[in-house]
Amino acid sequence: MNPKFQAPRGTLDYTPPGSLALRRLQELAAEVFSRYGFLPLETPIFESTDLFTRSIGEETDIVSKEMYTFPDKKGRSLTLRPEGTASAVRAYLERGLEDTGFSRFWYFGPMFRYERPQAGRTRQFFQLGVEAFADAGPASDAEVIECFWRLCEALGLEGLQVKLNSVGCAACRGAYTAALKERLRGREGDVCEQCRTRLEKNPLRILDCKVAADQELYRDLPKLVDSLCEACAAHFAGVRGNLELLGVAYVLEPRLVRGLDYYTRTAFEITSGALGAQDAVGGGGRYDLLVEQFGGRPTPAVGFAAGVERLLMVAEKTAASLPAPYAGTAYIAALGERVGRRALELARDIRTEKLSCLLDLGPGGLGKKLKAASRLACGWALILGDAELDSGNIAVKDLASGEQKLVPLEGLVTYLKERRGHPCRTS
RNA sequence: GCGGAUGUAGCUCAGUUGGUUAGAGCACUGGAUUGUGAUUCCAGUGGUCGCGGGUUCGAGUCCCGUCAUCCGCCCCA
Repeated sequence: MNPKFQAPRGTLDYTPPGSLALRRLQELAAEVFSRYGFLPLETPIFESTDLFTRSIGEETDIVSKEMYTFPDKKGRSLTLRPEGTASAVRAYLERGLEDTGFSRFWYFGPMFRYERPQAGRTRQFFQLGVEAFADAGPASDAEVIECFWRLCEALGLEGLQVKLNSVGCAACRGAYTAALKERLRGREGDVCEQCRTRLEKNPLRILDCKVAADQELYRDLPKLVDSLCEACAAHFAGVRGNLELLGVAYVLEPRLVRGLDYYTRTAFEITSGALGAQDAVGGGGRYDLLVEQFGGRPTPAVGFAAGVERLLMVAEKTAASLPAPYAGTAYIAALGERVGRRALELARDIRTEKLSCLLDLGPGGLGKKLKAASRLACGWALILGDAELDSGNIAVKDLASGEQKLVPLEGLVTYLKERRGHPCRTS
């Protein structure tokens, strides 16, 4: 088959059973997030281009080369969102959430970055994340990291690592970058081309340069965490103590900087060895200046974002498989014309009791219908033919075990309800 | 934006130095078994060989272009 259309480069279709895994992940995330008081927040998928350029930073890769930017019919420059935090801050201010007492939010939705696709990277991808506003204390940093960690645990993921660092505040970071420049004065010719521009525009980023020669040169530079001002050092110590209290293991990663400009103090990532070159499952940090920068009153904030595709990739490799899509579903095999009306009623009654069923009124014999039910890995087959109808019964077959018994039509729904969650084979 | 690999049936893949009518397994449809599936046996459906151009008597095979996928670099989720 040679389809006339194909999906745009770097996009995915979620088809069963992957589509089901995506939804289940969303439900699980919503459940975990609600334990921490995070409430759902939905923002547009496109925003004014300025919103991103001014928060993420003009010099970042995202803004300088990865955004889907287009003019609308009135010539306004819009951009498909490359991440979620900027929109959350914008909505927080624009809708007056500051004054409502609601300060904790979660989101789950598509993001867009124009990049070369590879393992764990597509142009449209889903992110889920949380943002916690108006709490400057180190407990909220720890709660956010813990929340991310618990979500991974709930997914059954293994082999993950929490990496932690502090990038300080405007004051100590300024002092540190000045010291960096001082130390590297005269050595500009020895570093890679990219680091030369970094030294000019965003000196912190030289720290996570991957060029071996550069790393050698940077090895005895002072660590950012050792240069924090008193307040930032105290905050960082607080975050670490709280993580230990909560039982979330982490490793210090002095070179962890992260690619967005708005981070202050805490920066963290969760990585997995089960992924390819793109090993970050997600990351985040504190952004105490962003709300004020957007015109709000000074409001500290901390959050994280995780890549849904990457969570699912790790889940596929390390977690137990999900139940088959139709594991709890009954397959009604209706045989012959006469039973059609009764079978339709039965389907209605099953669904009224919040159970699932598929109704097969089509032609074909029992063998064919059982085969269909079996192929979809349904939990039960409900066999209704003339004999059953005349005797007021229906044959209920457990497709996993092969056991079959006659159940009175009136008692069918109760019978199924009692066996809801009956273990069925998985895909 | 840069580098490498790959596109043949719904899926996973064979296909010789270019040679006549392109194959297998799985899946699907039908039958053995008019009402008992996930195991067997038999038969069948399914392909403009990613797309476009070129070389040639002849192209799935060689050349050019293009689209897409995978892997890596950069960077990130």
